[in-house]
Amino acid sequence: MEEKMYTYKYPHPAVTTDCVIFGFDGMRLQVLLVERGLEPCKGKWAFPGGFVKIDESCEDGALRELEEETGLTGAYIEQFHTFSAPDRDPRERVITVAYYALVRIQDVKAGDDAAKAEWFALDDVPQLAFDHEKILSMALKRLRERIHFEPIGFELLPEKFTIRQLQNLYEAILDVRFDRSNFTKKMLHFNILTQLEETVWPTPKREAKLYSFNNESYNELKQKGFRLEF
Amino acid sequence: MEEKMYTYKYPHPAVTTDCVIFGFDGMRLQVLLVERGLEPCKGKWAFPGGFVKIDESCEDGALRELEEETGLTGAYIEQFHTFSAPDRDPRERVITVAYYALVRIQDVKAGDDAAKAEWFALDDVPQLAFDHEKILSMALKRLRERIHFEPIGFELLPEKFTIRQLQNLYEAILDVRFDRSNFTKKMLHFNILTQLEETVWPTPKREAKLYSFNNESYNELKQKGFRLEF
DNA sequence: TTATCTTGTGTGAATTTTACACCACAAACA
DNA sequence: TGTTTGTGGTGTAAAATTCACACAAGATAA
Repeated sequence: MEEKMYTYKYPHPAVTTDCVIFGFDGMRLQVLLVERGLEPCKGKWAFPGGFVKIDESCEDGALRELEEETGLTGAYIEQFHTFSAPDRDPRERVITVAYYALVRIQDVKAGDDAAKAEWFALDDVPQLAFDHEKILSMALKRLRERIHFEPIGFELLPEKFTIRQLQNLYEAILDVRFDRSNFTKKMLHFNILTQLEETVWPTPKREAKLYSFNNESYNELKQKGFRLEF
Repeated sequence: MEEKMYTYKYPHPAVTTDCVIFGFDGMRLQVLLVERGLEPCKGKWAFPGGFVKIDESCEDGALRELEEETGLTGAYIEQFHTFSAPDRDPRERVITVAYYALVRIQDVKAGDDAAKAEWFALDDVPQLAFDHEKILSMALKRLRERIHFEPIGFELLPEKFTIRQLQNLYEAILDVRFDRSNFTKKMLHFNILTQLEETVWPTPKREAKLYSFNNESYNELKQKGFRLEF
């Protein structure tokens, strides 16, 4: 490591990004955590993250961290809050710009990274490092708000999915229960799903129709000033 | 100015806050801008803002800037986005955490600050400095989203207001038109307004009932898992 | 076969939204 | 003084949507 130093007239905080990576296993919403190998908070779990390079935007930094951790490029991420309590990191003043990512669990390559990474269902999240509990709860809050206006849920499902899976996802995110029939009608009414062929997916009691998200139809609707309102 | 310098092993960006201050004049949504007296972007208008001190949170910094500019303490502010393009400030790498504030125009003391400050209606906003156009459009987007879930509009109105003023405000923020009768019914149905006595307010054609926002009722409703859905 | 679980579809009642209509009142005007 | 005009308050009926079920069919397991 070179010994070059950077000097400023006024104190500057360090800036990091942290990325709450959401996945969906078919029934429950999950987050990807890494176990900290160094002090402080050694042994506790935390969201992947790291310092923002001086010539990259925070978004690029978050995407870089996401790729390092999951192998995914160009995933869906969204900035949701910046955490800046002066004492949130004991080492030095660190401000973190937090993003959440929506990924398909099955696309994430197993943790061949040095750091031990693991998926946790929301109910089973262990104690987290720093202020990451606060980060998680804010991420959830924002995800729940956002899903009312944009069809972000599809980022979490495989290309082809059944209406039931979609309903499970909405129920998991919003922590509510919908009537099966009414959910189907409402969803199909938006006309943003393309019906495909059929197959027996997760619990093969009876064949279920498969659908895919129709981005073109959605953009048309959005053009006309449309609101999802789920 | 002392000659003390601060050194770090890695380059650190500077961190500022910018505050989009919204007000409402009874008909149109306004923003408070200050004219830049120094290069870069000298002569252009910008949102009030400044560097975050090393021992204060960004929110505290934004509140401090807000008070310096308007004299208001403890106003309603909300963080909405952090802007971090590497070249957004030509001087050095500056990351800005942006807030919007909702204030009552009539409570803002005239610009006795050194900087020239002025209210602009949204349609009349001049060319802005740096990436502040982007900041404004993001602020608006977020304000419009937020107003569907929380009764933030009341922060912009005087203590006592008529239903019509409230409707004007919603129409100004969302840029839509509501039916007068239906708007009234819907609003009263939420039971978060307290009816007061009467008076002739802005255009005294006929006496209009005055209302105030009832925070207690609102908190009760929120407790029961209620959604505003406007 | 029968019981059970699941998907797909239908239906009617309850509720909400929407688009108007009507009247009252006060100021402006001829 | 009588008429017009703009605003506030209330009512109402049709349309649309939500909500709570019902029921049939396919598939599996005992």
